Amino acid sequence: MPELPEVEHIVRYLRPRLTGRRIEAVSVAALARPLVGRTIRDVARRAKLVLLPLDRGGTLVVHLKLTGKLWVRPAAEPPGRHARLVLRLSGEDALVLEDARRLGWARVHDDAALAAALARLGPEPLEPAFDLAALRARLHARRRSRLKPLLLDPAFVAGIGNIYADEVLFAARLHPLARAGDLAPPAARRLHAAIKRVLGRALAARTAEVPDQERVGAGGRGAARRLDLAVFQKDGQPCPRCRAALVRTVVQGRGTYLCARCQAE
DNA sequence: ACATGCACCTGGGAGC
DNA sequence: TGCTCCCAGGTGCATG
Repeated sequence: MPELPEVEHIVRYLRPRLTGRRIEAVSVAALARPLVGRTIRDVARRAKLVLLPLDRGGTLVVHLKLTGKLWVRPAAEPPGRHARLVLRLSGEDALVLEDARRLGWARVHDDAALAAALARLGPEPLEPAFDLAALRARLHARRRSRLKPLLLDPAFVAGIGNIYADEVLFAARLHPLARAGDLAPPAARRLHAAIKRVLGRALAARTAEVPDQERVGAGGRGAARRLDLAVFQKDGQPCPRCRAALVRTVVQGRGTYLCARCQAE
């Protein structure tokens, strides 16, 4: 499920529910020792990572990968079929990590390990520091790369995944296989504006949702039914811009959706 | 540098 | 209903 807008939404949902809570018990033995008795100081996000800094140092880091979900549920409620980690909290609640595909993870990092992990990540695309000049500098450094693999590279820019990479490229009218170094200034400007606009609008759309609604749309071809997407998993449907049929192709092994007319190579 | 393929895992939907 | 096949919103690594 989650790319930057979804993870940010989860973080905003969790923050008031977890801040100041003490961890009373942990379902996974390896995490019990560093977590039990600690208090969650805050809930933050970097790239697609959920960060729960703890009192007395250290941070619980969660990556939801493809299918992970984080919920605060009543501690008395039996955990769902895919629950992988349950933190029982002060106040009769539990933080539950569900992950059908088991690719997600939760680890406790000390401050040095956390800093090292975060240092490998590219810039936050919605931060003001990620301006046109910053993008152009990064495009130049990776000028032989194709655009979609670049957008998917966590070291190039943080938080963009397969859905929003396609949505960004459609909005910018750029072909997924175009070379970064071949972008004329107007194309680079379109790419920059599209990153900001697509992610910003997606975040606003998530914010308007009740968190439980995410359960309904998660998994499978669920994304295809999402009304806020222009091209992703909409092959065969008319392009919202020119009405030509959208097509599916494969780039870097990932399903890739585009309008071959609007996004000419 | 960059592309490609695979690895990690499991499940859901489509088609028969 | 039940099978098989295909696909899956992430990332790191190994190889050419």
